[in-house]
Amino acid sequence: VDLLTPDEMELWHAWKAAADAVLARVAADVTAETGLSGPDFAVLTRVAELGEGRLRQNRLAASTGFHRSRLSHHLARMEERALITREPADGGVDVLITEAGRAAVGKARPVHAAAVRRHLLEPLAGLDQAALRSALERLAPGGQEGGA
Amino acid sequence: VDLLTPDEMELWHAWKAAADAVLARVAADVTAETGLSGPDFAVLTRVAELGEGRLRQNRLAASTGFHRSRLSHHLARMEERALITREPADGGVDVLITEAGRAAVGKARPVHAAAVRRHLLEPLAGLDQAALRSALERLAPGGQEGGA
DNA sequence: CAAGATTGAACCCTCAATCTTA
DNA sequence: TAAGATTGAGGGTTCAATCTTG
Repeated sequence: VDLLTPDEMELWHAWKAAADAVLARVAADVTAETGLSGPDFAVLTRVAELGEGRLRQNRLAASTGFHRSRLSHHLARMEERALITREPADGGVDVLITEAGRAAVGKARPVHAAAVRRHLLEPLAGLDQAALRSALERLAPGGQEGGA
Repeated sequence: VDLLTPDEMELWHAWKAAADAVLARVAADVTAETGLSGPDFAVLTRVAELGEGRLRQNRLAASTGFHRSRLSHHLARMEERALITREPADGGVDVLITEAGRAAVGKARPVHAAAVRRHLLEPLAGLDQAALRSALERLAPGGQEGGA
């Protein structure tokens, strides 16, 4: 046939439900405690860690996996909220984290860690970690992406 | 500590990359061949299968896991494109699939099946299926959700 | 010219407030 | 009244077209 068997269908549904739920719960915990969205957190951690507070927009795009236009829109909204500022630089633009941005990401980090543990790591604690890692690697080769 | 260890961090990133990639690739394949978005496909399959072409909006919301307002907005867009129509019924609203809707979902089903096989099932083929299923169940208990 | 960045329009989702009607 | 549905506003994402500048 060219349709999914009931078993295949169930696995697909289970995967989709799990993927949606984990991502949504982690993001919701962080947002509830800090007001930062997933993308906000991804951007701020990169600027704080990779760049010590100042990071070329270009490098930020590569590290987050965001496309240029998405990042541009998002940084505009974050600048509105005074989480970052932008500054023209040689052959590009530098993104600078503000005091408010530092405070927010500092508060968010432990909340994010706890959320990842509760919603992902603990439920998977019983599994063979090596097998799990290699399975995930097969689904998304590479691995320089997301971070919300 | 209250932060993630490097190992935990890597597992989180691997999970997030895999979840994002699989969902995006399946949706992209269906969209490219049929013009249907993930939510479009979820709605049309439910109306066609659960309701034989007519389904109470209420039941549709429960089956897809969409909140009322999301479903209402989405059905409005789908009605614009003549994929469905809506009709007031006793204590609710019935959603009817149109000929165009039937044609689209008929074309989409095999494309969707092939995409799920290529992007999810084949990469996971080597794993212990029972362990996988129970792990996913632990991440998202329940299981009456999504379907894009 | 070409890489980096921005913009505007269109679509999608969420929240809170509102409308409708059994 | 309460359940079902709609609406409007606002954040988020994508695409294509446009700036900008080394």
